[in-house]
Amino acid sequence: MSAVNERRERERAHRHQLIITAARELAEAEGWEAVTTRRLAERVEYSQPVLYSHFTGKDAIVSAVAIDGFSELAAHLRRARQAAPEQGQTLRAVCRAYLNFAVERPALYQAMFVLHTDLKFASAETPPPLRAAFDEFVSCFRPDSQRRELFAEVTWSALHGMAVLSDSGRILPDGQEERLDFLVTQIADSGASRDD
Amino acid sequence: MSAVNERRERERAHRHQLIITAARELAEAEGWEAVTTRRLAERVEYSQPVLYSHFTGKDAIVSAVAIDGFSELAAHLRRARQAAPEQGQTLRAVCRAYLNFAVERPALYQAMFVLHTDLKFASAETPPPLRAAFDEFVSCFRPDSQRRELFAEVTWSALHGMAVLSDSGRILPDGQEERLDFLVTQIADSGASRDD
DNA sequence: AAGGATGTCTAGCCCTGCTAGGATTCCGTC
DNA sequence: GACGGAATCCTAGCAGGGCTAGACATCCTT
Repeated sequence: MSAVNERRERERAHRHQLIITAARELAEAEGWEAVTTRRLAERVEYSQPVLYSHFTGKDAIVSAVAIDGFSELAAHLRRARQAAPEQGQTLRAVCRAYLNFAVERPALYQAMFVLHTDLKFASAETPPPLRAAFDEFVSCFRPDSQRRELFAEVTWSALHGMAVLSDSGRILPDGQEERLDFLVTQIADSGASRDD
Repeated sequence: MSAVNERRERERAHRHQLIITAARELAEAEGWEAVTTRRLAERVEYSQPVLYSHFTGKDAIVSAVAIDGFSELAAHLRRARQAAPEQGQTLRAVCRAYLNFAVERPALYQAMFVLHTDLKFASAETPPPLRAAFDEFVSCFRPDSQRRELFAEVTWSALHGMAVLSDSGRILPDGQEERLDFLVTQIADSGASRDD
């Protein structure tokens, strides 16, 4: 491959990421319903069909944003877990970090967990960042427990329910801290690694 | 008001309900993305603008379907609660009934909890059926506990998370029974009225 | 029977995601 | 340096979405 082609490849990859970040910024600024292919094309200063030379469709763009989000979420949770104040508080710290993430980046969270994407989750084709984020929950529980994954799934489900019901106004956002406290207390009773 | 007007009023109310059930049936048969105003109008054998003489827009139609769903859910949960096999198993019975409802009527469930509607939830304008469904969860906990509502919110959130993550393929549907079992066990530890 | 109000439909607006085909630009070769 | 070919990009347009204005018809009232 010639040097010219390599440059083109670089530019193409750069534009690829440009589209993703533009979609994300637009969504975070005005919500996903404002993210249309026309507005997105205008934003990256190309015509519409260019988008389709990078992605198979709009869903694929949302999926790309979501994957970026999974990486950030995994890092966010890991940071919270490692900075947990005392032993036995890691589960609470990770859960709180999760809810914070959902509140502070609602559009990103929607791309990851609400909007329709063509991502494979619990399978072999699961994107690594997605698995990494989930594993942060898993590692909050005793390593010797064979039901760690189950615990993590339920914890994650509860947090997701709280996040999405709160975001859509179906429960009041005020009580989140209390709900979090109750959830963690109940879950931790049998399962959390409070003694590692 | 003349008898003629009364007849018209009746016919109008009948057509109103006809639209709602048509929307619901279409959604349950082919999913909400197949429910367009054109197809809906064709289904009720009227032209499009007729829909807008009954509802302010498509969102309002979805909301109407959702309200019907809340009534059914409330009745469904009540039935499960009253038919609970033994004392102390009511919470488990109600939770299982909730998940069953979500699995068996996925389109209805989406209208109630996922799609955008203009319904007010935790407020004074909350539709009574909605409040009734929520109260079924509340009444699973000790009447003397002042945190019953909190318990109910967290339980509901967890179930909703499980339902929606499972429906969208983000967790495997197989483990639902195990997750339910774990959730109920943890929640019941402090809060469920196992001795009433 | 004429007038008026009510109800309904046809036609169309502007939006969406997406694509075909022509025009342009740029690279490698002679 | 000029040309042929290929890669790239844009203009224009399609089908279908939610929604609405205005014409048409229908029916009750006077």
